[in-house]
Amino acid sequence: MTGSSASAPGKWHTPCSKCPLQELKSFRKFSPRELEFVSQFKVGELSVERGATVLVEGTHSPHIYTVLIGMGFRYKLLEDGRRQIMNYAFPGDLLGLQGVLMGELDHSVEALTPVTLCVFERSKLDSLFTRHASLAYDLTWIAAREERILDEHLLSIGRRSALERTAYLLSYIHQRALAVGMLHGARRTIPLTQQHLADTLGLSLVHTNKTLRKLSDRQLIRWQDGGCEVNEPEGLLRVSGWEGLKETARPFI
Amino acid sequence: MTGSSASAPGKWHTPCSKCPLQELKSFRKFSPRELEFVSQFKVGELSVERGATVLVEGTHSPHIYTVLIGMGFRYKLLEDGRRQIMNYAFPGDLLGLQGVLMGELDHSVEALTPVTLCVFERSKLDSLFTRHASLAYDLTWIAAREERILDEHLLSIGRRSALERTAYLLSYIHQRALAVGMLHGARRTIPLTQQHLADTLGLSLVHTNKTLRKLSDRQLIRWQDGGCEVNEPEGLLRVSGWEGLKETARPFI
DNA sequence: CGCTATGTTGATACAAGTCAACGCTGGTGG
DNA sequence: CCACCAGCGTTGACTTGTATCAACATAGCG
Repeated sequence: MTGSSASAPGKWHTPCSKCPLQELKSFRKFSPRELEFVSQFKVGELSVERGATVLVEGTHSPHIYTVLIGMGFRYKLLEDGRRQIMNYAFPGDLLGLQGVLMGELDHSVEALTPVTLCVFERSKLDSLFTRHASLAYDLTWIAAREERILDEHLLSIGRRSALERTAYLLSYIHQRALAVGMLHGARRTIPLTQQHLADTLGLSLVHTNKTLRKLSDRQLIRWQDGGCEVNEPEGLLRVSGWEGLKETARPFI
Repeated sequence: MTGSSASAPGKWHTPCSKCPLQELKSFRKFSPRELEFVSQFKVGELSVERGATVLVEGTHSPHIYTVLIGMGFRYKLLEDGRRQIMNYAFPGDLLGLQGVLMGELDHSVEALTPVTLCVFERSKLDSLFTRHASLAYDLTWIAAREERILDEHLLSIGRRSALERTAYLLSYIHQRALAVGMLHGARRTIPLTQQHLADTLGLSLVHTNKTLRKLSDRQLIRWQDGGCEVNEPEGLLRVSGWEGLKETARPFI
């Protein structure tokens, strides 16, 4: 019991009461009571470099994380090294819930930028469910949202052509990045490798490159500074045949 | 408030106190208090024919369902009719949670056999979260489990070859059917069309047929009575390169 | 300086899609 | 009763999308 959230000067920097995510209109606001709980639910921060592996498939973690700053991705490997990226994690996204609920983690997570995570204590999850029904509801909501996103990815990989699929994925990432204000200021490019896209799309690296070229030729995107910049979001969306994210203010923890 | 669960003679047949799923060792048992809540959470039963559409993408349903008897599948459509099947629903599986939490349903559900569903009232979900933390936990667990399954499907469609993929899918369905006792007695075949498999695997119908033939030639499966029978589960699993389901007793609602 | 990681492009091979035809079954209506 | 039709499975021939291989360009880095 380290007391109230406002005045913990210790090792980490962002008390929940000053959580920058609360300022974004993508997220709903905490009630004072929720804020109080979350403040003591958070037991630390974890900062890692670009390229660092944050969570490892097969391990048994005592923590759950929320992305505070930066961007990463979730993936699984086959024995011979083939990799499938399942989804990307942006600020406000929860990581490791599966591992905590079901024992063993079934995927790994890697950072695409320097990433800062809020660390939550597994052992306090009980009291979240027992005493904070609204947050328990949010947790379920968050899980259902991930499910919805995976449904759309599955549709994409299973039934869309390489061009549609690529346009979909870039639209998706772009919209998500926009929603959390990651494309303001100078940094307008999404820090991805073509290998990342290939491993998300279920395509080979070479074919991904050629597909991106088609999108570049149509002026829909540009590839620069080791990343992708979206020129015409609407055009890209049209190519993909996707409806786009339709989220209002969403909860997070 | 229609009183205790034991004596409602009305229109439906299975009081929760006699829920047949409770007998299966795949599922965990309810506590008396949980049972009491679930009994009044359940407001009816819905029975549909094979081929009936149970839930429709884009609609706004006031109910959640649990499969009591039978088998179905979840799918999405593209505008031009391409279909992607996301997952199959077996007894004990929850349907429609997404729609209830997030407003609009993003997929449809169709019955593969005659199906009976328990119908739960959306409006009572609040009191589940408020007063039955253990069930709220289960709900989150169930959502996380679906997520895990979708991760594996995504890996499969994205990175496994047609043969591996098909072997994986049949193994998956077979294991799930076994776990809920659907392959006892005479009915040893899974009631699927090759079109269903194709739409799950992201393959064309013809190519699915040819891939199934390879598996038949190796004596791993047999196609008969409009469905698939698995001859050698271990062999099939070996072809797929999948580890198999590792579930102990799981919760359901 | 020579690494390594990344992106690019062309040539070729192969997996999967498409088209077409046919067989079997069960149902339905004349 | 038979004729017809629709749904499902099967197979072969051909086409196309995507993978693989190989070579090269560039940039960052120790």
